[in-house]
Amino acid sequence: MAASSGVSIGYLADRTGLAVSAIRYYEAQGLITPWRNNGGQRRFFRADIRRLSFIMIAQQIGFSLPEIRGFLKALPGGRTPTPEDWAKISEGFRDHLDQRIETLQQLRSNLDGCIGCGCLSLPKCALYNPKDRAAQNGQGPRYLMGDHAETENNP
Amino acid sequence: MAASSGVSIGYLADRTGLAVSAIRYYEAQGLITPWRNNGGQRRFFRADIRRLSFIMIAQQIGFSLPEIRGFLKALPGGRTPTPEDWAKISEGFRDHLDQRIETLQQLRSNLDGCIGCGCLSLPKCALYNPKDRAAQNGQGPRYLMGDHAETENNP
DNA sequence: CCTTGACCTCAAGTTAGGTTTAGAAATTAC
DNA sequence: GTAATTTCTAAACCTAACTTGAGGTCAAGG
Repeated sequence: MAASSGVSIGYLADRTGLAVSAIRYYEAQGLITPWRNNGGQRRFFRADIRRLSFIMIAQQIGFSLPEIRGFLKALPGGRTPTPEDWAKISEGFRDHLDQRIETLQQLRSNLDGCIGCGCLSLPKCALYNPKDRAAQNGQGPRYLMGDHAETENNP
Repeated sequence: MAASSGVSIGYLADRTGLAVSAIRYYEAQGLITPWRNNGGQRRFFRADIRRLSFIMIAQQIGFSLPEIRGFLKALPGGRTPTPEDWAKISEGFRDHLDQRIETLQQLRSNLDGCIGCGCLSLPKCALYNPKDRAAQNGQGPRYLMGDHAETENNP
């Protein structure tokens, strides 16, 4: 093999645990941009392991691929990202993470007020006005509404 | 309207913010079981607003509909759930929530170790062995692997 | 009675995030 | 040099969680 000519998609798949097909899909979504060797095969930077790991972590936390693409825009295009580059993008990332944790903590602290008391009257509830769009998967519910029914008698 | 004969699907939709079609879908998935009036239209308990709100909250946190169906099994079938009923099911729910918060907090505290340092070597990372299956949407990534490449020179 | 809006069923379409398949070309291993 | 892997593309398929549409019914007001 030619020295330092990049790594194959299979190598990245082995190192990250991702399926080869998933990595190709991420390329199609603009999350990673390999070049091609003479034979037309994809070649990646070895450092793209980090990039893929970042994608996997962000997904676990609940971010969509377009959102993650946004995070990764902050990385330099032409060269291997440095520790400083990663530190920079992890900052904005951390803010989102903080928000997400706070939302869940509020929900937990209000759990009795929301659910345990049986009223589920959600103006009290942390999720009444969910700001945390990262938590939404797909075409999920739009918003939550309270239950302050007029008479509230059993049917 | 006949007194105390239940509420319509449209009423529930208005009160919860869910689409009518979503409520019908939840019925198909066994999350809610209305009865029918003489004309064949669905009738719900007024208290089903709570049930639907619970579904929406649990979804926000990341539970799938089958999982939520499991939570709701703990509710009584024949009568309107009491505050105590809700308190009971919110307990198991809270455990899941606690776990989820802890996972995210560990990730945050390790964020510099995982991402900020640029090594992304995930044995240190809270998400290296993700136990939090509720966080996984769809056929997501299977596991995370570190980046301790042999030579680690730029390509 | 008539109209209007809410409701019904059932099938098909949608989006996200991928996987699978098929047939061909490139690379690696012996 | 040949065989065994990998990789390539493109299109089809998959699941979850819904939405949309067609064609028809029910209920309330005037």
